[in-house]
Amino acid sequence: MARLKIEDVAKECGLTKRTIRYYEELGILSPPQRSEKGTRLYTKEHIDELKKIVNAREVLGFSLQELQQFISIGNSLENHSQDYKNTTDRTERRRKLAEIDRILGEQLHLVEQKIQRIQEVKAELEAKRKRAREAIVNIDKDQQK
Amino acid sequence: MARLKIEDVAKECGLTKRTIRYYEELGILSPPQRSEKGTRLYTKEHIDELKKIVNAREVLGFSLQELQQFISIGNSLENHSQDYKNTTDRTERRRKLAEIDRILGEQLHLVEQKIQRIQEVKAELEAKRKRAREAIVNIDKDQQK
DNA sequence: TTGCTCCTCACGTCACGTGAGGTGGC
DNA sequence: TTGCTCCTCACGTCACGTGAGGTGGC
Repeated sequence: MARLKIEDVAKECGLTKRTIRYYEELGILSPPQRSEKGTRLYTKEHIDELKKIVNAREVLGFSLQELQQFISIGNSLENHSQDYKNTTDRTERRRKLAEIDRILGEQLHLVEQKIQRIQEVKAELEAKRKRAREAIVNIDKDQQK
Repeated sequence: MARLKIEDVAKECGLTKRTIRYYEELGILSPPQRSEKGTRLYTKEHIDELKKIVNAREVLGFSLQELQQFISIGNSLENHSQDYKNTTDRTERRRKLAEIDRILGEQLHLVEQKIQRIQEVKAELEAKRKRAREAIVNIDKDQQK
């Protein structure tokens, strides 16, 4: 398994090194292993994790606090086939899953609203471009006279 | 023309009063008229202006500095049929319009990328919900035995 | 050694949030 | 008067940016 340094991760994810350390400090990104001298050594999994974080933050506009919640929901789904399955009784598991389903529904609603709004912005930009291009055509026509 | 107070505008646009005053301070929102005692009196146009600002900020993720540029582009298009038409010569106007066209193209590209990414997030959320629902169904099946 | 990256403080900045303290109309 | 909103400072906060100052491998 290739051990990646913080600079590699920063480039891959389009973040600064400061931001990556900061996310670790806040507990949003899992802490990587360290070399003897303290250098952080990342894996591919860290990159995948970070890309999801960035996507959720930029696209959904979540604060970093909200992101922590968002991520822990994803994790509890991933882990549901492990010890979680044994330690929790059925009714408790069902209740938790129903809660997760509800939150996911909320988030999907939020995402759909975002898509709606971004389509509006796109339409406006296209209308502006159309006007700009028409204005250019008119100038060129005048020129020909 | 109805004169709106800052609280009305805040509710309509989903912003705080502080934010509205701050945008005015930065020159992003045109300053409204004032009553004798200094109270800000807004019009419907201010609300439209603010809604566009909020949409562009939240959807495009622009900084407030970038927003100022973004807005001035919109305005120079609106104004192109007024004194602008007389004071500037044809080649200069053509050059400006071509520049506006280029920037709009960039922004459209940015918006399309955003749409791409938000669709990815949506797909991931739907996949998670599917897994959560399957897990619930399985629990209910076990219960029946 | 020089050049490069790594680390941990720690102060600065941007976009507001949040009182403080005072005024004015119903 | 009481309750409400308005105003202007001005300090606080969140999410980093940006050096400072020191260490370590090629």
